[in-house]
Order: sequence, then C-alpha cells, then structure tokens
Amino acid sequence: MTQDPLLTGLAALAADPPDGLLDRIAARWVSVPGPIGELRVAFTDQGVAYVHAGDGFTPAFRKRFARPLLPAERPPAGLLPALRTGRLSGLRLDLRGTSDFQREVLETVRTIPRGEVRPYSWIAARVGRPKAVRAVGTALGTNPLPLLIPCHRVIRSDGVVGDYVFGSAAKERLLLAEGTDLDGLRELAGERVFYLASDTTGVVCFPTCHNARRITPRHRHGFRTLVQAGAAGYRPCRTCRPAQGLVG
DNA sequence: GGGCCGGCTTAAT
DNA sequence: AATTAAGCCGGCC
Repeated sequence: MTQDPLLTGLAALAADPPDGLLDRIAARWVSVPGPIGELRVAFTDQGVAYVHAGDGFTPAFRKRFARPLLPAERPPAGLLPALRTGRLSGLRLDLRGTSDFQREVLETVRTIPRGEVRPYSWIAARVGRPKAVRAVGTALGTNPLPLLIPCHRVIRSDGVVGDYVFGSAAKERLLLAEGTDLDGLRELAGERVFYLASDTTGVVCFPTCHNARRITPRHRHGFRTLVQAGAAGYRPCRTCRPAQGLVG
C-alpha cells in the first residue's frame, strides 16, 4: 500500500471538511411567527436571505437561489425581535443575488420609519432614477426580505396603498398595526392633498412624516404638489425629504 | 376620474 | 447574445 502524499491529503479533505464549509454553501431555514402569520425564513452565514409566507417555500427558494437548503435548529439571533418590533438591531441581511438597482431601492426603503409611508416615485428619485418609478415596483415585487425590509411602507402617489407580495390587504393591516394614519391619508388624498406644510416653520412634509404630524391644525396647509408648496414659500423638510429631483 | 401610454429594469425566450 | 414582454407605477387625456 502506497503513501502518496497527494492521496492522503485528499483523503484528509474528504474525511474532514473544514468547519463551516457547509454553512457557506447551504442555506438554513426556520419557521417562525410573523405579523401576518407563520413565515419561513432562510438564512446563510452572511445573514437572512429570504422571507416567505404561505405555500411553496422550498420550490420558491430553490428556483431563486439554487442552493441547498437544510432545516436549522433555531432562528438566527435577532430575527424574532426584528419581526416583532421592526427594528433590525444588528440582524445581518444577505442581499447577494440582488442587482445594484434593487439593492439601492431596498436600502432606501429601509430608511422609511415605522408609522410612515413614501411614494414609489420618491424611492425612484432617491436612487437617482426619477423616471424608473415602475421599475421600483418591480424591484419591490421581488423583495427577498419583505417585513424585514419594509416595502409595505411604499405606497402609490395618489394615496392608494398599492400592491404587495403578500397582497394589498396584508399591506394595509401591517401599516395600521404600525400606527400609520391611513384614514387621515385617504381623507387628504380625497382633497388632492399630498403634502402638509407648517406656516410656523415654513417647511413642507409628506403627511406621515413625524414633523407633519406635529403641525397644529391652525398652522397646517395642504398642497397637491411640491411646486405649489414651493411657490407658497415652503421649503422641503430635511427629515422626510419630499423634494428629491427638485429644489433641495 | 378611469384609462392609456410612457419609461425603466429584469426575467424569460 | 439579442429581443420581448411583464411588472407592488405616474401622469396626462
């Protein structure tokens, strides 16, 4: 029997796969409770990669990620609190497999505070493609991490909540649960008001911006467009940044 | 005010 | 590899 160093080396490799190698190529999954029912969540050594509700989790994951999938003992640290509170606090997200455009869109969406909403057109402007409004919708339609990346906080500029991976009814429920004033928003939309301004601060906001919510009714002025608000002497809020392509 | 195009990214062919 | 059609939208008739 020979002692070819190459063969013994190979045998060692076969017998002793380096620790963590499996984790690098395979994804793990868990089933966890979420705000709209049971969720399947897949994660890698890089972070959470996929959130799925309803049937067809495994085929959907395989089609999308083409990677082995194994059950995990426990959810990654921070996942449950993130789903409960909406705060990721250190939870790693694995966004490999998304395009540059989609990643920019998703990163922008992450900045929308709980209880607030922004239009699709605002996202488009923020990522530097003001005309790619519909493409933003497409990008959100394939958001691999719904709930964790709050694409339910992106609504249509006419005030309608719009579509959602888990259905617009779920979108509405999520927003209400977060304390978003959808009724107020609809009422304003009915009057063609999409921006609120304060004549004490001289600032215009999106209606759900926390600054807008503090405006005393007597000092509040509604506008249909930013241009009109600008003409009336208001400058865009630095917190909710309604301006984008226009005056900064 | 409900449709109809326009514009943009991506998945599929 | 090039082309096409579809998709969580907007804004103008």
